[in-house]
Amino acid sequence: MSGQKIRNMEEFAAASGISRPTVSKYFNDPDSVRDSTRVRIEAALDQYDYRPNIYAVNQNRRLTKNIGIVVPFLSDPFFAEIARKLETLVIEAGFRPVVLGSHGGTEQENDNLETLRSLKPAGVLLAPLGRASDKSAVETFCRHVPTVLFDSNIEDIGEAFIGSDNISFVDQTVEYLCRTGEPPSFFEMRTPANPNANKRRLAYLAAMERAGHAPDVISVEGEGWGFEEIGRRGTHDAFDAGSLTSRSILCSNDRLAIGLLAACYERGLKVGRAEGSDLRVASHDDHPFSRFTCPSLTTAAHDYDAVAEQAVKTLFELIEGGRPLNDRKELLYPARLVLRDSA
Amino acid sequence: MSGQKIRNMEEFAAASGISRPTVSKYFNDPDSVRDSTRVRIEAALDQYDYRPNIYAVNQNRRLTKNIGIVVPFLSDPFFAEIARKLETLVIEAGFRPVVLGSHGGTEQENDNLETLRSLKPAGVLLAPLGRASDKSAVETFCRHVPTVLFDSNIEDIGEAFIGSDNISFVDQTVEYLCRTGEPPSFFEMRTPANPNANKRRLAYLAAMERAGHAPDVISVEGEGWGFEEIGRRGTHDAFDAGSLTSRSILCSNDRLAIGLLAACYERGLKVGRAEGSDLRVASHDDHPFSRFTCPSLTTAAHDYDAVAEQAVKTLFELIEGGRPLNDRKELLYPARLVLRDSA
DNA sequence: CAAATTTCTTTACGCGCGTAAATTTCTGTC
DNA sequence: GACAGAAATTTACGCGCGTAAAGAAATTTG
Repeated sequence: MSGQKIRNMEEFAAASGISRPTVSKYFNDPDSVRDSTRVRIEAALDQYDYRPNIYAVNQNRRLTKNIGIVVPFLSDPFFAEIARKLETLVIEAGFRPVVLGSHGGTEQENDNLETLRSLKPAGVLLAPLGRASDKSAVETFCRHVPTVLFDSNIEDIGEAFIGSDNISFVDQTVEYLCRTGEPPSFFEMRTPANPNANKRRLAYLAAMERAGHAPDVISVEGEGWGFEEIGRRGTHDAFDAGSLTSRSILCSNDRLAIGLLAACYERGLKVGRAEGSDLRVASHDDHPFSRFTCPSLTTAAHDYDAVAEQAVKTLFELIEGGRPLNDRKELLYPARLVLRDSA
Repeated sequence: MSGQKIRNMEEFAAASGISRPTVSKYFNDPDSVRDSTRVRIEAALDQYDYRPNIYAVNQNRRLTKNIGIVVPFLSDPFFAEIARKLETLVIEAGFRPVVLGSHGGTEQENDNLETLRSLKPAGVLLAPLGRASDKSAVETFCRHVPTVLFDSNIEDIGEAFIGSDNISFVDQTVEYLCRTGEPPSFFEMRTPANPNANKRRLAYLAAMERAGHAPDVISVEGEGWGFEEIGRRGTHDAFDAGSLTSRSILCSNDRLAIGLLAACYERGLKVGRAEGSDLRVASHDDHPFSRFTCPSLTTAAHDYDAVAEQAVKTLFELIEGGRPLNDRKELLYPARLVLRDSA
């Protein structure tokens, strides 16, 4: 890093003794220039630390190197974690990730999509809000920008959906709970924000029927994304109302379970599979905090890595193909049962 | 939203019957044009939903409307939450936030700063990694971009620092614990990533001395940002080694405390202030999950809002002033003690 | 109503780079 | 050493917008 200030590619080209168009070629693909020229450019490059003005670059490209990553809630460690994985993969592919969180709000999700459109991204990885999504806004967006949905599906929107197989999640937890004790009740929000929740309830009902057990669904009230508090409050209410009598509970997701465990603790109930416990609790998602609950939470883990990798791979196929897929792809990955102390 | 496609400001100006330079003025400041013209432009605006190409706009502005927001770890709900608050404030001020997480890595932090420089932001709100920060890289960055540090301070770097007053945090928790029971031992990481941790230890020592109690610091091993596991592991180790005998524990931060509570639960120890408890635990930060631990965690809460608002306010003063502050500002906000069940 | 002032229009240039076309120079091969 | 093909250079234009200057039009002032 020395020498005088370089203001633009013109000056940098002059300083490195190469013509500007060739330097431009180099920045678009270092392998597209002769070895000897690449060496000269790179020598100049660390003498005068210059980098192309990204605004000028993107103005002249039809499609930029930006990849949008949108998740419903960045404060949820689950989404923060998958966003991080996607980010890493996108960078490895030589693109620039732009991570946006919708904070659980329809308006914010629409704003994010609009922001992305103005960034002219090469493609977008979108985990939609679900029920709260403005479907027509999302659909319009997807018609203009190659988009792969992940985590939560919206029928026929986007070029593909990559997610987890909710049936596999529930089948494994239900099978495990039935095999090792009392058949579970299902604990969920009555009006879940996320479409996966509905699939999980249906999968629970089906699994219980197959096993010849009577299902029991406990639906608690509550709106929004404060799942832990909804689960905690709902648990107390259900106990008070006498609707929670089962000694085996399967939660729709870990964040509800965290609230449920807190409520049980507050009521002096002992949760676990050990002798002398009052009830067992299992759940789904393998939330980053679920190993630190008291007791640690038995749950079904997403195949984070597979979902992230497949979503990115699908998107880049889409981008390179240059045209929509002939038929919308839906790929679901099975869960991995994680046995801990709660069940 | 109808009419034909508008490709650029030229076409939009023609469609609205206004000259392009005037339209340009409008977009830079709607109040800078006559009322009657503004009405005509806005009428055209929702007829042909056009918006200026942000790349072309930013190419010609010396400083863009971008504000960088960098936090050490986006997967930590604490940072996700404060980033969200900052984001909101920045949008309200008419700027575009660009949120980046450093994932706990020096290299990623440097990458983020470099990314930001290429975005030519009007200013940056930076919560540095702390001990792991590449100080000279951060300093160089701050010389080129108006930067306000928050959460964790690096001496003399950046135009200002807005954070929490660690002494106030520890003073309140120590005072409370001493007043209501046994004086606490202090539980921390031996090599904390964050400079606040050191300040808290010093504050603990000072507070104990003032109160005439013998301090007792339990430092656990562990590197990185997996604080919960470090706390859990460290707690077991400390019990096994017989170095944890106190019935009153003050954790450096909530994430460590979450791990400590998990370990206590695993050992069958009852934590709380209620009769018959084995020990009391308090902590600092009021992490979003700390009300759902078992038992819920007594802690000292950051004044999130004040820190966020002050950081943004300071940055905009800096930007509008157009020049560095004559003396570096350091503003610290006191904690608010949050009493829950753990102590 | 004329003068003063504000606002708008017209014209024109520049930002930094992508990219195409034509030409020149370089590379490797027989 | 001549030659084909690859790679680099020269030249030139365009992207969409900011912005400056000068004049025309609209508005406000007295």
